[in-house]
Amino acid sequence: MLQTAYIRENKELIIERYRKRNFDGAEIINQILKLDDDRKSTQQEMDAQLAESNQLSKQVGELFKSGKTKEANFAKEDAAHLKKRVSYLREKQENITNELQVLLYQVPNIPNETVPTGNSDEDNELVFEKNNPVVFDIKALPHWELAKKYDIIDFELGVKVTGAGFPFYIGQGARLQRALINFFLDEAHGAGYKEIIPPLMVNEASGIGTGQLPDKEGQMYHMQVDDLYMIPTAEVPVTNMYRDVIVKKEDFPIKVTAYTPCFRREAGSYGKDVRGLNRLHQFDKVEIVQIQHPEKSYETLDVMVEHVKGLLEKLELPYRVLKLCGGDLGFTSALTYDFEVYSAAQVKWLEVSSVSNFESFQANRLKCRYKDENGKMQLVHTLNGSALALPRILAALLENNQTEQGIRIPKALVSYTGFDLIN
RNA sequence: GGAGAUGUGGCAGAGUGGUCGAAUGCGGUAGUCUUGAAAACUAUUGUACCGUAAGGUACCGGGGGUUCGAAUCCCUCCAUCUCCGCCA
Repeated sequence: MLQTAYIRENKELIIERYRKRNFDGAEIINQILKLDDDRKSTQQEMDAQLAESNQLSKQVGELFKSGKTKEANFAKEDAAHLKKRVSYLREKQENITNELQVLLYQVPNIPNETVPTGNSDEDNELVFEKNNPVVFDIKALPHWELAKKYDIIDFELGVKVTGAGFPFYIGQGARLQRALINFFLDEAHGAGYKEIIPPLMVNEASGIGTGQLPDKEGQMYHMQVDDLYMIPTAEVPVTNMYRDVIVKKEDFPIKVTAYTPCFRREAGSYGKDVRGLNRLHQFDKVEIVQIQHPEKSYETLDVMVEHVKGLLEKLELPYRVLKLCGGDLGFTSALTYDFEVYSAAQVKWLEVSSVSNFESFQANRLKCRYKDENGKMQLVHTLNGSALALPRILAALLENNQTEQGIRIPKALVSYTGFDLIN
């Protein structure tokens, strides 16, 4: 969420930058500014009436004390009259504030100036590519067939027990999954991230804090009995740790990591993109989150990108890094790098990580702030990234490393799995 | 799940209808003293909104109500503690 004061001061720049997203912001921005004007003038009027009413109430008390009952009763009547006006204004103010809130929720983050203009993923900018060509001496099988062949993932069983998108990992498949989680967590720990095990369900306030609510409500599983939401990513509970928190300057940067299962309804997706591990309702992910001083957040973004690169290098996977164009950029993000690994049998790139700088967009909703040199409260910058999401990594590992003997486990993982071949 | 108690500023802790944004203590900041430090003393020390400013308004767990006036009374929700029950 953008701050209205910032919108007021940077109106033209914001509208200009929104062009990168193909978003015409002029109208909504003007509406916001107008509503904010209304808000201010109503507030002023209400404050004045309240001041008068407070004054009167004080007098009533004094008059009663000094025994001037008659005058006191007159004053009481005046006050009661004022009260009606105040309650009208209060209601008006509430409506304006709500309307303003709704509009502010609809306004996306401002893309960083380096974000390429564009409509779709075709306009994303390739910033890095590492190709270690995959050579097969056998016919390449997609991972869902490999999963069956080696009995390491059972999709049908998941359908029976829960539904589509909830696979069972079995035997070496389960152990490989656990190995990846431990590997990612150890790498994050080595990079200075504090490890967290957060709740897997969050309340409404947390959903709003990171921007899933109110808009993307349909993407989360909602436990209506207790009004709790299953987390779609660890970002939600972990970032919300810092909701309503004043960060001390010397605590920058705050670095936390968490492994969690993630739950997504993925309403509306179907077809071949959801085959096998490509898109699940429940999947595992290790997330890294940083809270940083605004001046250093882009530096930090680069460091996080390097961290994720390092993971993919160690896993020996062909991968590429894309800078997302405005049209592909998430609602809350100012700049995002996507990581994709090449999946040899599907012959396509699969997104496995997304590393973003949200600048103060999330912090504004979260009210996560620090005191600057002048003692003024300022919003922090938040960043996060997947490091990494497991299913597509697993898919690529299976497809790229298949041999006649079985599936080769990358060296970096062997100490975690305890085996170097799935067969 | 049942019964009871509690929820006040960074912390501790007063305040049970008016002059209370809130005593007091601790902590924080600045200063005096000191070669320096400690101690002592003095001042200052919440957040948000409006306003060039002076100043005004709101906030005493959240929400609602009573009243001219609520930290204080009522309703409701949430959290914590104690006891009982249940349980990995």
